[in-house]
Amino acid sequence: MQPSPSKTDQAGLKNSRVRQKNIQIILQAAEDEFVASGFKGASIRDIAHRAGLPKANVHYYFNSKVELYGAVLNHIMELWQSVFSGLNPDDDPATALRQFIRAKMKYVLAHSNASRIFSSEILHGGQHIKDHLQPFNDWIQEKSGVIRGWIEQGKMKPVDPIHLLFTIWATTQYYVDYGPQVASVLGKEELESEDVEAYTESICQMILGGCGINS
Amino acid sequence: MQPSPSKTDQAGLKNSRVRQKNIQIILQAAEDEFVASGFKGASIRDIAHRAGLPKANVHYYFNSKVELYGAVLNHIMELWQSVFSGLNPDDDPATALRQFIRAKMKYVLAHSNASRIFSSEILHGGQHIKDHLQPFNDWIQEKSGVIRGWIEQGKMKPVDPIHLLFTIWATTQYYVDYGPQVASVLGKEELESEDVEAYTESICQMILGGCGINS
DNA sequence: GTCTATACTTGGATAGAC
DNA sequence: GTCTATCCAAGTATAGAC
Repeated sequence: MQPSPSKTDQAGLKNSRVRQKNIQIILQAAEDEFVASGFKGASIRDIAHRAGLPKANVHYYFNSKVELYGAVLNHIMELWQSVFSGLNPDDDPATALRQFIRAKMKYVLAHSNASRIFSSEILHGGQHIKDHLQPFNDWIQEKSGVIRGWIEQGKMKPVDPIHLLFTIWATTQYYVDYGPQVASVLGKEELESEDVEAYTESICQMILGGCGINS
Repeated sequence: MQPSPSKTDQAGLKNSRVRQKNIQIILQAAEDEFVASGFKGASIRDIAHRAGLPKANVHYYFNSKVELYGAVLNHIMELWQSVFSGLNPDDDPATALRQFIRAKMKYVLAHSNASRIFSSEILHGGQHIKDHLQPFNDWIQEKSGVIRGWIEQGKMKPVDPIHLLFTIWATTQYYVDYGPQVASVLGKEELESEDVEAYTESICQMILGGCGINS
């Protein structure tokens, strides 16, 4: 239920701007809180605190915790969809896969909170996201077809296309989701851009090697 | 703080048996609850309900939620440590890596709850587990040395050993943690043993291929 | 050792003043 | 559109009867 527009155009515009700004602040705060505590563990109180707003203000923009979580997940799913257009039939497999791995890696690093919330949601049963997963499944089916085509044309070794996509997804996701552990193993406080570069290159080497298309 | 033993040997033994049994039941219920809701989202009330015990009974055995969670994490870490003795200097890399991937896969499937709680804990910052990660880091360092040795002996292509171990860890973990999504993509309700076998074989093929030691 | 009753805190959500 | 005050449910933890 949205609040009714203000009475004057001027006020309407101003309120609209305030509204957009507040919604963005709340969504950002909610992301941080959901990352830290998971859906059930997150509290509106802490989200409001992170946003620097009173609790009731959060409820004013989002009627319930589920609705707010849904908005965060929606935002995340939109981000995913906007990213992956790579892997097309006429591409060279080695180039296309390498570019795709780099794009996915760049994406999860740029949106690490989104990436973690997505993982957490799936990990805890995916009840709030299962209705949004269809575009994903469609995307995987489509790209599997492309990879299958490459294999039939003898451009790469026969590898199960879906498992290949899972492997790329898993290895890139892992770097962000398990970031603290990875850093701990490398003996660092935080991961740096050289680490990212080295890891990305290793993944490319292994996956392309596994497909028999190592440059 | 443990309750004092009972006054008689007979009662002591009986209570001890009851005690062990109840602790096991509670730990099992706690695992299920932590998987479903994460640490902060889990409630003692629901854990007690899953265990078929009154709330206060859980508090009798575990003074606080943090202590109970710690016990669950301890149990999980002990399980990890007991598993991975593979990857030794004199092994054939292809055989050893293949066996290791299979062992890890078998392990996460047999202990999927443990696997998910571990992932969830790392994902949400790892505050409760960071003191337990040292044996892990040591293990990775040790096995990295073994892999480095294989590379120096020309037994496999030069691949960053730590990244190789991460890749194996990530791909096997993924299959369990993202189980529902994987199943959804494959158009199934639940994953079956053939799916596991096929996925494991694909991972082996890709990773061994990436190391230039495909059989 | 077990469990009911309860103290105290936090969380989600709303009413209503401004 | 904003925010204080408040309701009520759920949460952790404990006291104390049995």
